[in-house]
Amino acid sequence: MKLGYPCINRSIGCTANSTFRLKSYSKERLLSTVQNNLDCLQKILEWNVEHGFLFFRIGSPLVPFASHPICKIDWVKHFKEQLKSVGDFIKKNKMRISMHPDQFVLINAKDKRIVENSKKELEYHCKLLEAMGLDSTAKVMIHVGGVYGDKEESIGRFIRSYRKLPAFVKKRFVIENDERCYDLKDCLMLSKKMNVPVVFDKFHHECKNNGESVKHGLMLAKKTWKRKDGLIMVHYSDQKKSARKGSHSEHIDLRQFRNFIGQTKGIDFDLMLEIKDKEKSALKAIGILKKLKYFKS
DNA sequence: AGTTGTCAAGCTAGT
DNA sequence: ACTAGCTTGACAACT
Repeated sequence: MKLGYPCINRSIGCTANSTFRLKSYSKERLLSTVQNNLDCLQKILEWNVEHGFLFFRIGSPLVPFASHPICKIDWVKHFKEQLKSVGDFIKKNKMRISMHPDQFVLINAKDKRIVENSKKELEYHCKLLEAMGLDSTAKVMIHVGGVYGDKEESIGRFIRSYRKLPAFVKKRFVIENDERCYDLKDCLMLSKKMNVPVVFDKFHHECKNNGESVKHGLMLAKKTWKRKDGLIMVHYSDQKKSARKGSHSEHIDLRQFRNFIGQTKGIDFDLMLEIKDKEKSALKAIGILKKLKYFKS
């Protein structure tokens, strides 16, 4: 198991998600922002290695406006050396990387422009991982998308749209069960038709399922990951107390975390802790896993 | 220096 | 009808 947290580390004093307003776009602004983001990403990765976190999600704004028509710069070429150097650090330390484009990426949208923008955004994410020299175990995950009042039709659009994606996107493309529209069962069905792996989100599964236990759900999803895809990625969070259903908890609940680890004993997976306080909870979780001999102390 | 409204992009369910 | 929630955080214009 590799353990990680998404996008942000608040103990370092820099962010790899720095961006700016579209209005203030300039070539110089873009280059200096990306430079800053890459420098900080390297620092976060170093901190992660020191603290035993070998799984990390890189935030989408690493290259702001990368998929927007305003961006004419060949950033892959411009940051070639540095991207490769970050990638080499990741490989040297046997780290696992994922990315998760945001809610605007909907390849099953009815509006063709939304699909086209989504495709561009997916291409940006994959180009970035490619430029770092990472293999097909570095994944880019999205939810299936909207229902638009007709789930069958929307699923059909999803499959047709996926088939048109370029190969370098397909090789990293992964779907994740969400808490409202497309649950594990839907994702497994799509996985069978499209031959894509399924991220198992434990919290979303608790919100919406078809009676499968967490352990059984995880094992079903695990089968969708082939050798080239690497170990299954699992997302972990809990329900925030006295908040509406689906909102992620602020801090990790150690009793529930121990319970989850107990339930899934004997199954190997890479675990992403989607807790709002990020590395703070991740440190608590790794403490528990060290005691249980999942990791060396 | 600290506070507050706003930001490229969309959808769903809860209130 | 409205808006929180989703990886919401971080920028930028205002006190």
